[in-house]
Order: sequence, then C-alpha cells, then structure tokens
Amino acid sequence: MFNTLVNAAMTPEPSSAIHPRAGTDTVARILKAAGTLFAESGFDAVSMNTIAERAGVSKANIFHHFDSKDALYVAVLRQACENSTERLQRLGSDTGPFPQRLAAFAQHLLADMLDHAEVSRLILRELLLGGAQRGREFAEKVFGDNFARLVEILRAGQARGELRADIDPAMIAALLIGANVFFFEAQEVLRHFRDVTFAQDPARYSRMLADVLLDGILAPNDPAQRLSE
Amino acid sequence: MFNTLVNAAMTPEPSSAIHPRAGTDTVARILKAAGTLFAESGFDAVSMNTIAERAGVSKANIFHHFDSKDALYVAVLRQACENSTERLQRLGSDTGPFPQRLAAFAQHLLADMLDHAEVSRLILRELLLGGAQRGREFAEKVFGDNFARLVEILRAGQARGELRADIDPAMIAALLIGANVFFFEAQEVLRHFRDVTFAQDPARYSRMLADVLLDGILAPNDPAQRLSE
DNA sequence: AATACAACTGACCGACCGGTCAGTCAGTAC
DNA sequence: GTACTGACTGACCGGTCGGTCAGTTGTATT
Repeated sequence: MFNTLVNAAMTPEPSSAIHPRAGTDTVARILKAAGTLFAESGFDAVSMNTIAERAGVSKANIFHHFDSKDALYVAVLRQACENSTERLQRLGSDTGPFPQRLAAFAQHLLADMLDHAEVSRLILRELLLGGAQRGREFAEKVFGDNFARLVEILRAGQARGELRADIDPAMIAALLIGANVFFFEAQEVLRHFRDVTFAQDPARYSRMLADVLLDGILAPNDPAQRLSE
Repeated sequence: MFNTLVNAAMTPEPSSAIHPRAGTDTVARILKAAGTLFAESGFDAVSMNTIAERAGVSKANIFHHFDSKDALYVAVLRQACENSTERLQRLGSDTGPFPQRLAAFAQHLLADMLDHAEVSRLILRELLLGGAQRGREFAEKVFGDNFARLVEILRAGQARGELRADIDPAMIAALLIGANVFFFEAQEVLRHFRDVTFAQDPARYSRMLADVLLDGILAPNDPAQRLSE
C-alpha cells in the first residue's frame, strides 16, 4: 500500500479521478517540502515536525503516507533521481564534431545542475557523503548514467581519431564532471575569491573548461616541452 | 578561559609541566574523538554522549572544556584547518619548469588529502555544504590559501611564457583543485564503475590529470605522438 | 593543616525527537 | 438510511538530545 501510494505520486498523472479526496496532492506537497528541507540542511537536521509544518499537514499524516522518516527520504531521493535521469537523456548534442559535442555536454550538464540545484544537491549529498546506504543506489545510477554517457562520447572521439588515443576516457569524464560538480558545490565560496571572475557566469566557466580540456594550457609555440615522468 | 584552554590544546606543546593533573591531554582526546566522529557522520548525527564515550570522559567534562557542542565543533575545525595550513606550506616544489611544478602541486595536494582524509572531509563538509556558518571562515581560509598558491604558480608560468596567456589562471586552479576534490569525494563511488581503472591509484590519476591539463585531449596535428605511460 | 581551585563525575533537566493511536470526517456502495 | 474506507488530526509515548549543577577528587599554595 505504501509503495502504491508513493509510486502513484511519482508519476504526475491526475489521479483525482481515482481518489475521492481533493487532497491527493498531499503526498506531492509532502515530497516537495521534504525535498527542499533535506536539500537545504541534510537528513538529520530536518525534523518531521518541520516538514509537516512546511507541507501544511499534520505530522501524523506524513506517517500515514510514509512508513518512516527514512522511507520518506528514500521516496524524495527516488523522485529526484527519476527526474534527473529523465532530463539526462536529452542532454548535450549527439551529433557534430567532437569538440562541439564535448563543449555542449559540459555546458548543458552544468546548466542543468544549476537549474535544478535542489535536486542536484540532494543527489550529491547522498552520493558523496560517506556511510548512509539509504539511497546511494539511486544516486549512483543517475551519476553512473551520466558518466557512462560521457565516456561514450569520448570513446567515439577516439575512434574517429579526433581525440588522443593514449588517454583514459574515464579519466576525462571524471575530470569534466568533477570540474562541474566542484563549480556547483563551491560557487558560493568561489564567489568572493578575488582571483575568480567566473563565479557568476557558469556558461563562461563551461566554455573555458572545454577550451582548456581540448587544447591544454601550455603555450602553443613550443610543443616540445612535455611532462617527463 | 575557554579560549585559553583550546588554544593551548591546539599547540601541541607538552603542557604536562604546567598543568597539574595527568589528564591534561583530555582536551586533545576530546578533540580527536570529536574530529573522527564529526568527519564520519557530520555534526547533527553525532551526540555529545557518543563523543564522551569515545574520548573516555564524562559528557559533563566536555562541557567543562567547551562551552557548547558548536564551540567544540569550531575547535575541531580550527585545529583541522591549522594542521592543513601548516602542511600546505610545504606542498609542491617551488622551482623547476612549469609543467613539473604544476604536476607536483596536483600530486601532492591529492596525496595530502588522502593521507589526512578525516581532516579533509571535515573541511570540505563545512566548505561545500550549504548553510551552516559555524566555521566556514576557517575552511575558506585553508581553501583560499591553497587556491591563491596555485594561481600564483600559474601566473608565474604565464609570465615566463610557458603557459598560454589567453586563459584565466583562477579557472585552471578551480579545475585542478576541483578535479582533486572530486576524486577524493567520489573515490568510493568511482571504484565500482566498470570504465574506471584509476580509482585505487591516485598517483596515476594525478599524472593523467597533469598530462591532460598541459597538453589537452585533442589529437595533435602533426603525428609526433608520445608513448602512453 | 587549611585554603583554593581546576579537573572531573553522576544525576538530572526541559525540549524535542521519531513514531503511535484513538478518533473525526468526507465520500462511496448498497 | 447503514456500513465501510481512506485521509487526516491532536494528544500522547518512550527515548534521546544538548546542557546544568551539586559535589568529589587531586594538587599546588599558604
């Protein structure tokens, strides 16, 4: 019964025809309130009372719809991951030369994270903070899809000879995603570093990121200098 | 009085000569236990009872040495940041050609983070998680020093013409530090991605990172291809 | 020996936590 | 009408939280 309710709430079908009470959106309201609060402050720092107050329902009503605080958290996370997975599939361009594909992926990924900051923060929190196996699997799936997709783009670039063959695509994927995640996480901190001029301009950051990744940072005149191991 | 005690505990001088009781290391034991637990589970998830138990003292004794749980957390964070700042100053090589300097910085930074994972996790948690102004200033100082130091290395490279002049040094710094932070944070997750072969080998990750950053990932125009490690 | 004081403890406090429960209410089926 | 159901609530539960306090112990000073 619990799962039925939650899954019904996940798919945004107008179930008002099925359920009698007008308050069927209650589950959605709870999920929204819980999502916002969890993303803001994390699991432990948010009480069921606060969620109930924010959602405009009684605490007991939340327990009527969700078995426990953990179950609510998992439902919130599952919904967030489903949304992300959905958006993920129409991310970046699948055609065009490799540099454009890579730049588009990087730019769209960062823009998507910033546009859905709350959801992203929730997933990252679950993914990166140690312990807590509560919903790591969901987060890993979203992240893994993202990662695999980027690796594929890179492998295609290698196959077509546009990309150096002597590099590890997974490493580049980690680098690119890591740079984006880091920008997302540290934006508030970077903002008031004197050297940083791009904190308010993610599109510019993405452009510079793709540029550096593609061409490197060494001066082009002397390609002879190379890191010796 | 509170500050005096904490600051005395910060500098690891053998104050056994000054203080009477043999248990003067109590403060250190409390800080160590609290640091470990906070790094493992975060602020909210750790109770004073647990800290007291782990440190082998009574809970009331912790409140004798620290005004509040927040004050204890700040003290832990301050100590962690001081240690990091200290280590930071002997990080990387100050001489040699630019590629070596950059590679050394990246490699040492990551190695240091992994060697002091507990402290690093604590600082990153404070820095990157939203809200919580508890001790952000400490974390920002450590991070800012790190950042400024790397920017300086990059500016020097630009001044000597070894590095492209049309790039933003701060952006490169963010990219490099971000890539390291991300590796540190996501190591456990990356470990069981099929494409990833470097999760257990941070030194190799650092080498690849420096390589890619310096030369880019595009296939070179003239096929003066290098051998891959 | 008496004083003074920091280190330290066990018992305790009010507040709040996640969670339960008896019961109300609106709508549906017959 | 009556029986039934699920959404919903206020009051309440045991337990844990951060924090307090009276009192004990050990040591240095006088």
